[in-house]
Amino acid sequence: MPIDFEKELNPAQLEAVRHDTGPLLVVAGAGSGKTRTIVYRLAWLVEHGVPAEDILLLTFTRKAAQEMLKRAEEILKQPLAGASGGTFHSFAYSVLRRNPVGLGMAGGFSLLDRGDSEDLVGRIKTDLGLGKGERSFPKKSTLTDLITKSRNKELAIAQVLEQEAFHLTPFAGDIETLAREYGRFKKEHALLDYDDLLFGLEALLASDQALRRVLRARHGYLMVDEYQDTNLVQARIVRLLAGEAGNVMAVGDDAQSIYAFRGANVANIMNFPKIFKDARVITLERNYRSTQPILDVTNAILSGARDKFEKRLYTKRSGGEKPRLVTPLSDQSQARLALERIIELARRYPLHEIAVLFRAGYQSYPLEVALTRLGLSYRKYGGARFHEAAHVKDVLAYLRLARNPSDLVAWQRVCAHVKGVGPKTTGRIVRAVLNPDQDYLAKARKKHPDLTELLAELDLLRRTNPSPARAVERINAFYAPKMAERYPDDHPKRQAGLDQLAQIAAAYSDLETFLADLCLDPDTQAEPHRSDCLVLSTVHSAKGLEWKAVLVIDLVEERFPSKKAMSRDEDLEEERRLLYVACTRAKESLSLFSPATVFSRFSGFSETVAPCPFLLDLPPGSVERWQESYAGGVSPAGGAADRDRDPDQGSRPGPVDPARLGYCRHKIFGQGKIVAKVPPNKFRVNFPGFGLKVIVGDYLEML
DNA sequence: GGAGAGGGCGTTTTT
DNA sequence: CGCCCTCTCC
Repeated sequence: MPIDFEKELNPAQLEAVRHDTGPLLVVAGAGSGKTRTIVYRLAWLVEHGVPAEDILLLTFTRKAAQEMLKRAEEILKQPLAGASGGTFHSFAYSVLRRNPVGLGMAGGFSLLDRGDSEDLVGRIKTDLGLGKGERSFPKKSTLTDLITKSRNKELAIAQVLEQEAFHLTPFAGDIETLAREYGRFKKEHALLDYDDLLFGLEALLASDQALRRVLRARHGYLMVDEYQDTNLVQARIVRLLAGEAGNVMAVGDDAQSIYAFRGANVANIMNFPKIFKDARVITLERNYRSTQPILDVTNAILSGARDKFEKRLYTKRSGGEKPRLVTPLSDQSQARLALERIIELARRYPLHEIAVLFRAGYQSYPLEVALTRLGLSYRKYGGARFHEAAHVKDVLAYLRLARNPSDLVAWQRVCAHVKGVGPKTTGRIVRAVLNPDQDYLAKARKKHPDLTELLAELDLLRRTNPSPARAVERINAFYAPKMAERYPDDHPKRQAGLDQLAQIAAAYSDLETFLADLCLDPDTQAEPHRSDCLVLSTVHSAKGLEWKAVLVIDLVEERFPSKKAMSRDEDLEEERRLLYVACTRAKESLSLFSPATVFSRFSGFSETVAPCPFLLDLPPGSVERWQESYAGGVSPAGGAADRDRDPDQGSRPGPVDPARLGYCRHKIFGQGKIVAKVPPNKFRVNFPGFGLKVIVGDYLEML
């Protein structure tokens, strides 16, 4: 039975899905059925005779690509064998791995994740003697940040400093030297960081005409999701892959651009029609996800934006509860109130339809403690990653050396566990290993007995070439005593992590893919998939997802927006879009938490904080305001305090149970929610867009 | 050149 | 608190 595209899609979606060939840009507002459009487009192509293997779908996470391909298979009721999907980085990796010669790394290469890059930058910084005795010289994480920013934005270090860290401009020369040395070092030791994958692919495509032809023929139908978050080199890669024919469909939403910090350039989506001549542009504005009260709030957040966006989402999902804005007394009580709200919501929704979102990974800790105490299971996305834990990285370093003997970053890690050997000696050992100098090695082995054991272990690994699972097991056994010594307090817990690593490895047949996946796929996580549990996530990791109920916590200055974004206008605007992304994840219920005080670990005290500035843009009636009183309960703002001061409740609007009073309609203000009864005959009503009004009951139609 | 002790200091987001 | 840099002693 053929798919009834007309029935399943609205006219704009249908137009995008039925698009023939040539460039197409779909500007898709939040919740406008973007994923659906891509999925049906995949199905349409296959149903109209396009071989699945001609399709390449580039998305922001690998999970997103897999999900879309899977859904297309479901509606097609046939496997989409051969279609490729993944991130720019994973695609780049797979091309480069098959063409290492063009890269100048014929012997293979290792990937550096963020932590590896930082380690290397730190190493070079020390070796060059930069910042010695200079207190204000940036540390390795800042340096790595600046270097990758300069590459992603394609600006000189000095320019990046001028724009984002003016106080560091005196060090521009030193940082440039460092960046150059970092680049040289990676080349010499066959190491690629995230940026190298993209630039390497671009260089390869640009220089190798034959390869370009092969790839264009292989991936005749190119689709790129989240186009607003591509950077300059990614846009050029798209152009190189799409070629003259420009058979590419780009999908994105300028209002959801939240990766400028990593070089994403909104101009890419704006310029798409210029780069690809005669591109068709289709805009999806009808929202299918959220109820109108939620959209009222998200539109309000966006309406305060410095650069106004022309889209305005609308929905036919009328009704629904008004979003709540809760003001807990502190971040500690925020955890408690959020938990109470979650429990309340859990009566209406399955747990996996509820998500708590936040700006940074650490912000969920108090809530995690509370959840654990209650025995409520949750899954956390974003923040510290499993494979970034030191002990996991240690084990992976041994494996990396089995593939790439010149991987000095890995050598540094493994040698750190050889007693008496530090950075300098490691360097000498590695040189002796690569340009065999058995005399030196013999001397070193005599001096450091652990070294013999290490080299033997690595040799064994190289010689026997075991399966990833077997290799992890072997290394675990080798590493376990070192770990116990280094982490006396919690090594059992770490051991459990390594056992999980072995589990993950079991799914792979070759070591190289296993290592690359850990680096390239944030979802290669250890946690067994639990089906019904609450979701905790950073807003960035929540991109593209949706839940029935969403809670956003820590909506206060210096947390959301983050402290670092408070000083620059551009950064602040990105935080606004970030809040927009957070709120547009909600389908039916949205709760915003803005604690009055937060605990500062630095001072050891709770400090008063200002609410997130974007909340000030909300029209008074668009949210239901709840405040925690000193007595501990929450009640509609104003209510509890008034009552406590004035025992004579009859003459003023007391706190009421909003559910009991319900909704009403007014001729001019439209539908509103009754917040309080004002005796003798008036009501206090929240009208979306108009705010709080006191109206005589005769003028209201009760709903 | 390495290991371990002591003081200063600052919390983003991700491939 | 935890990282990172510096200082001291082996």
